[in-house]
Amino acid sequence: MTEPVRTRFAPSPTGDLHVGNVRSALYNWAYARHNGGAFVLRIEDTDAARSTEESTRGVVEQMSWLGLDWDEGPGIGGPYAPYVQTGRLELYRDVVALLRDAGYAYDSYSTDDEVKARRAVRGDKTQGYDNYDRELTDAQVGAFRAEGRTPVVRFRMPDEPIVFEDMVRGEVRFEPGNVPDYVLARADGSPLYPLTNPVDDAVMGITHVLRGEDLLPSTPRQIPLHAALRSLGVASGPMPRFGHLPMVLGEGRRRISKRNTPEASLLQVRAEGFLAEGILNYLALLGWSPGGDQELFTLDEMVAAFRVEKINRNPATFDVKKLTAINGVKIRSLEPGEFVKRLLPFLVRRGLLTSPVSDAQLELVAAAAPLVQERSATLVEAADLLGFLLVPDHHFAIDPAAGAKVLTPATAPVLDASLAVLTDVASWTAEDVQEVLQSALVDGLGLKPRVAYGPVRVALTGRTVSPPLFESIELLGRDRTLDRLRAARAGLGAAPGMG
RNA sequence: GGCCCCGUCGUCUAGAGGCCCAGGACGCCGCCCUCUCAAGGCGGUAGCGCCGGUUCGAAUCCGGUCGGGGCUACCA
Repeated sequence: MTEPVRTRFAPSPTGDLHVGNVRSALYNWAYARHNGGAFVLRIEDTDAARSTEESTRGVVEQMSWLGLDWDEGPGIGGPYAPYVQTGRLELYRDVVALLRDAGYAYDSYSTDDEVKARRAVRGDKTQGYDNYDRELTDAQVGAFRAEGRTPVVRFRMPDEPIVFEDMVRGEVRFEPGNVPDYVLARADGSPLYPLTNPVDDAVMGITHVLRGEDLLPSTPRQIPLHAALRSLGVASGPMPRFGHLPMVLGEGRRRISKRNTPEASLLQVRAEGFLAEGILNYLALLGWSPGGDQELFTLDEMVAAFRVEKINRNPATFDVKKLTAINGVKIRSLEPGEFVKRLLPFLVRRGLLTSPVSDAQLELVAAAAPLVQERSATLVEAADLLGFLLVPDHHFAIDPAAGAKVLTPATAPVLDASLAVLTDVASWTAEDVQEVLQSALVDGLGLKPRVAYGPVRVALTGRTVSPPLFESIELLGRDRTLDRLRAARAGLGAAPGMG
């Protein structure tokens, strides 16, 4: 009962992680942390065709970025190293030999077509392997070999029901005959997932496995395999407990794909400026809840509250809108300095800052950051809002739609009046700027505030939406402010765009 | 087709027989605040798939039905 908990996240390094993977990682990580256990990261790269060393590094990088730290695995090693399956090939080969010698597994020569043909003859519509090669005679084997066939190795499924207590679903039962003998190793001897995954779980002493529901049907294959491994002395610990997480669905309740749910890619949401805190908090909610009405929490709070019994059984749809809302909360709760730190790469990426950021630039960003932090749901949004302030002057341009809508010839008096008072304003502070503009435009010209400030905003920021105007003017500085007002004034009547 | 899983607002969920003619959040719609946009405040919209049964009483238990999803590879 008090065995130390050991969980793992075992992705295959194909492409990048998607939200379903990340949630599995998060739950396993949280379960281990909640119980003071160990979290293992293992790379399942036995499919050489789809795995690259680069994507393995990618998995490691993304896990680090998320802040889901592992106690054993790539980069830090551990008592069961290596934690990359291509480094464990001899183990799998030995295990296959052991299984075969003990009669738990056997050579199988049937081709797909032969299986289908047999089923057709029987009028059997069932799909999948038919266990034909279980009791081949020496003569048959000899004949196959004479043909040059090389066999795959299949596990012999026991002839009894397989029943297990799923941590999230309760008792799940598979009757004998519904799970065909499956392939452990290819004809060329290379091991397959149905072998490597349970073997490593057994050898590494994994106690709890939380994984997607898509793997539920593979569980009845793992259980007898684990028992066989134990009888052979390969595994010593108890059978892992399994918990199958509800699927994470994409747009329209369909399986997630790059096409229907591009935001399901971790790389993608990162590029869009979502924070690890936001992604993790949102994903935690997809299939789990602490109970009650709480939805926002830190990682530590989640760990403290995480209990498997609270995991849901029904599939969940990934919703970017809610992710965005939660991310906004996380952005606002960042320390100002931290916010700037996370924002910087996004500003550099869009050419608003030069790569080694100068002190002056840093100071400007730091001064402007609070203005955008409270009105951005993503870092990309924040970077957008800061564009007018950081863009090199010769690249500043007014959005054509905004110009056409707001900078009409009728607004010439507004720009003229603004130029006049801003040229003379004594101290260049948001307060004084507001005071002179208000008296000139609102009091002087008798305009409603929104009508008065609209043209000024577009002239200075190029857009109808911007950080607060007076603070923006202060940060822009007198010279740039006056230049942009003059340019906008000069452009009235003609095409409003510039340089 | 076979096997397995699932079914509360559009979405994520709370709910473990009376506290629920169902609560929260996101979204959406109004209003307030307001130099734009956000944030914030207030209000609104919308749901227990269906049919039986058990029970004094069911979103909660049972059966069926319909619907959705997963697996059915010498991928993982």
